[in-house]
Amino acid sequence: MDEGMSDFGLKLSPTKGGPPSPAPAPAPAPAGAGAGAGGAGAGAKCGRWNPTNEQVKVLTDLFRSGLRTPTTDQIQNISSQLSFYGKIESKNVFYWFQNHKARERQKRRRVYVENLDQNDHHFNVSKQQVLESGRVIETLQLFPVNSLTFSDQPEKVRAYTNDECKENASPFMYTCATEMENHYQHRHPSLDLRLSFM
Amino acid sequence: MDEGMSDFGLKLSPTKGGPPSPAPAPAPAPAGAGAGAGGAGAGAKCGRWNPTNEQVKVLTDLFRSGLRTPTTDQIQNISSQLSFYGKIESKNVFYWFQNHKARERQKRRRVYVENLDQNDHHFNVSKQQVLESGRVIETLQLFPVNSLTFSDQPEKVRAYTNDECKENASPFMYTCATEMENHYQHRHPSLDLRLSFM
DNA sequence: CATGTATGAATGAATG
DNA sequence: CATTCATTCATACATG
Repeated sequence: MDEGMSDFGLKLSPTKGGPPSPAPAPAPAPAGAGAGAGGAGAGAKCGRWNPTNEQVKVLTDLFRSGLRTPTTDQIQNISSQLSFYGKIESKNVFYWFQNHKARERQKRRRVYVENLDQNDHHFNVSKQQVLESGRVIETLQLFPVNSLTFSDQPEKVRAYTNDECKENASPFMYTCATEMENHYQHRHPSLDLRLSFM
Repeated sequence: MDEGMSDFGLKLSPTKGGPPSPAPAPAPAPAGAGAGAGGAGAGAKCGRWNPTNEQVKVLTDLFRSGLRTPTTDQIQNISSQLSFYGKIESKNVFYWFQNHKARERQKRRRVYVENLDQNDHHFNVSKQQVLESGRVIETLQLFPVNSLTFSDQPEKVRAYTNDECKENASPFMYTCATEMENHYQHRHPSLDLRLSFM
């Protein structure tokens, strides 16, 4: 199903395989919201929320004021108010805060690591560990030098056999079901939901 | 996080030290060519389950069929079957349903309110009440209902019983609210943040 | 017109 | 079940 909150037909094909042709249908006219919205040149294209300057300002102010993760009702409120400046949905507000917070944190982390990098050139191992901050995982990145199927795959059927993925080293050794096969002998690519529903 | 997942090896803070199970450790090349061919979506990197289209389809179908909270057995079954299309673990299935359900719900809520917004312009009071659904607080937020002038209007305030402020219970909102009443000299298309803050 | 950057959107994975 | 974090995908926009 069109999971997520995409109201528009922005169907994203997770794997650019085959002829997906997203064909983003000329989305339902979004009720010309863009009209004169942001004074600052804002090509109001539809398909993805394009915040007005005023909207951004307000959001930023709120953020600066300390609001980081608004509750649902706060989101509603903000959204309502911001709708005054142009088209906006609550999910936009939601995402905005989500992203803003995350990126700020990310940036901070980056800077931190970079500092470390300057000082700890030689110990670039600990960098990762620091990144994990407490989890202290062993990075161990033996990369397979990926010289193989880097080109492309006719299909996307992900069968990455050789990763350094920990366990489960047997992707295909095991065809499908166990007991279900008794009842139905389906062909491979179609597994039966009715049973798994059980 | 209770009985349901015990079978998947989903430990809750196992030992605070070594995640025995999935052990994320994506640890992508620190700087390397992250971009790379990734563009086509579906980075083949592992560390996090990246469902196949087929897998998603099946899961979605199951969901549509009414399955919302599969039991452990069901999860096992589904996982087994889906493993045909690619690497997958039970916990992935578990999480998938968890997320899918939650997000659909969230979306629903938002859309609902959004619709209310459209229809109940005139009664912008009841919107909040609906949002609270059960707590029925009096919001009383007289707002310009996107029609007239942008000039500042009598800032009306509401009496919002913010009884469930979590971490957001920062002193900001307080100060903001008070402060603004004193000097409301927003010359701009001012919408009141302090209000929307709550 | 290609490449890089900022950011909206989505979703897997947790945690309480 | 809700809420949050992290990571990634996709797109708008700027630059050369």
